[in-house]
Amino acid sequence: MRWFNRHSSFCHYIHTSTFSTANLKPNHQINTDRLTDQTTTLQNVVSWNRTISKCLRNSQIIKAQSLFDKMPVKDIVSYNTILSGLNQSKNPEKVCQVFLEMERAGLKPNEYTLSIILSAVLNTELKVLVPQIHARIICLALNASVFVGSALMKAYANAGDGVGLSKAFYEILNKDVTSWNALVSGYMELGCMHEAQKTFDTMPEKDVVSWTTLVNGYIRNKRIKKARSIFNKITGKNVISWTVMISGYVQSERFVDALKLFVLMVKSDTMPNKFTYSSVLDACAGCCSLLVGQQVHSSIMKFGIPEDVILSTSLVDMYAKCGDIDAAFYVFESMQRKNLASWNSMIGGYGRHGLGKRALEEFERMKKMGVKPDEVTFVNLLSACGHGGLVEEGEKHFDSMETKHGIQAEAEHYACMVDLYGRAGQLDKAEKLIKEMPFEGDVVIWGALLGGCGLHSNMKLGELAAEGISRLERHHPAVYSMLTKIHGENGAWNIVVKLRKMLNEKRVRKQKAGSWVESPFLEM
DNA sequence: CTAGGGTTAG
Repeated sequence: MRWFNRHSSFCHYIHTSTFSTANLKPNHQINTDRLTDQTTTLQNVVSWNRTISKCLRNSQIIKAQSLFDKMPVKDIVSYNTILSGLNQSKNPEKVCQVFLEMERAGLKPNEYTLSIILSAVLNTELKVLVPQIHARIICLALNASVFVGSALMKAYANAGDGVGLSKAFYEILNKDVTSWNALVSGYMELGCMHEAQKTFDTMPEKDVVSWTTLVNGYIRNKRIKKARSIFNKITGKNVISWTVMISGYVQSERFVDALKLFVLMVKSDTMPNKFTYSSVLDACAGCCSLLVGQQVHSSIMKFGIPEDVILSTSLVDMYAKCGDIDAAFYVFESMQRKNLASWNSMIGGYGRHGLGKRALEEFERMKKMGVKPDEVTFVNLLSACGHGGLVEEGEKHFDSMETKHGIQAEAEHYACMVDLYGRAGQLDKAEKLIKEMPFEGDVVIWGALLGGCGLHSNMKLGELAAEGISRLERHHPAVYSMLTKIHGENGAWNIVVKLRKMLNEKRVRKQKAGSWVESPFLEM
């Protein structure tokens, strides 16, 4: 019976489509038309897509988006292209929104789509969705893909899920060196150095990225010496390997080591890039080496490194921290594009130089340009007021933080205000502020109070501040030297002798201080 | 025409 039916319908099919001379001509005609129609639409979509991705390459995201909205027909590549653009301009909410629009339009996501989605949820609250995205990936049978797999691994590592990380790895069908590197990197991000090292040792093949990943992992886990010893073993070091190690030294505040390594890098004929230069300038700023900073600046100009916001901000910061505020301002003014960090750096620089009024002027100019201040801006601004003796201005801006700008005052801001009152000799106001704080005082806040007491030889509050610090951190060097100073000035010599004795017994060392005069000199 | 691993600033 079944055979018969099938046969009969087959006959019917043959009869109507193939053997009916009457229907052949018009059918054929219509099919060709539809085919031509589809071909032109397809070509159209591809050319639209090409135009949109060209816009994105020139970072014209607005233009790309309006083109995307105008498209008569969108395919999966159109969506992937715009999703990738939105992802690059750090707009994860919009990525998810467009992704849902795509789903509603009935288009099925592919490997590209999911790689982008996974990259978008990194470092956002949306990363809790990673296991759900993983489930979706499995339903679409994309979990065996090397691309989706490594994107998934990175997402799991970012979400702090080690089990998810290894699961995603083992689901990849043909693991390549990139997949293995993602595993090493993921374990390192989770702080599992042993697992990472074991993975590295058992990898079927290693490239320079594998080595750099390992070095970077040890740096992230504060094992700088271990990182250096592995770095030394890399045979084909490239710019990134060098930069990772240099920036590692900067992160652990070993600025001179960073500069020495930079010299070795230049000697090894590896061309630094903007990442390298940023790190090196940070090292110069860290050890107040204006001379090396100037040399690095010249080198950036000489090699024609393209204009970059982060690089220029590093320059501004380097000059400001090395004492050349005019050069800092010159670089700052020459910047084509400035962002919040650039403004913060300039305002901080003026503050450090005691130019409170200039800091306030820049703050006003920044707001006029439409740049919204953040918590860092206020730390710099309040400390500028403190260093410039602008008590009333400081108070005004401290109060405006929450009311005008919706920024909650944190410990650092309170520390700035305590410092401001302390310097101005208004220690009663400083004490009052500490008592009114919505949280417990930290070392910085008590330290600021202690500094003010030292400046104005206030024994009673100074003891209170010293107690505050000692509760949190025993034998802090600043406490001893400051108390010694205060009591000395008040003529309480018996206490001074006692403190000096304690200082020696506990082997408390005075803190190191930097100077613009004795900055390190490096032969290039 | 679109996607995966290692690098920068306040």
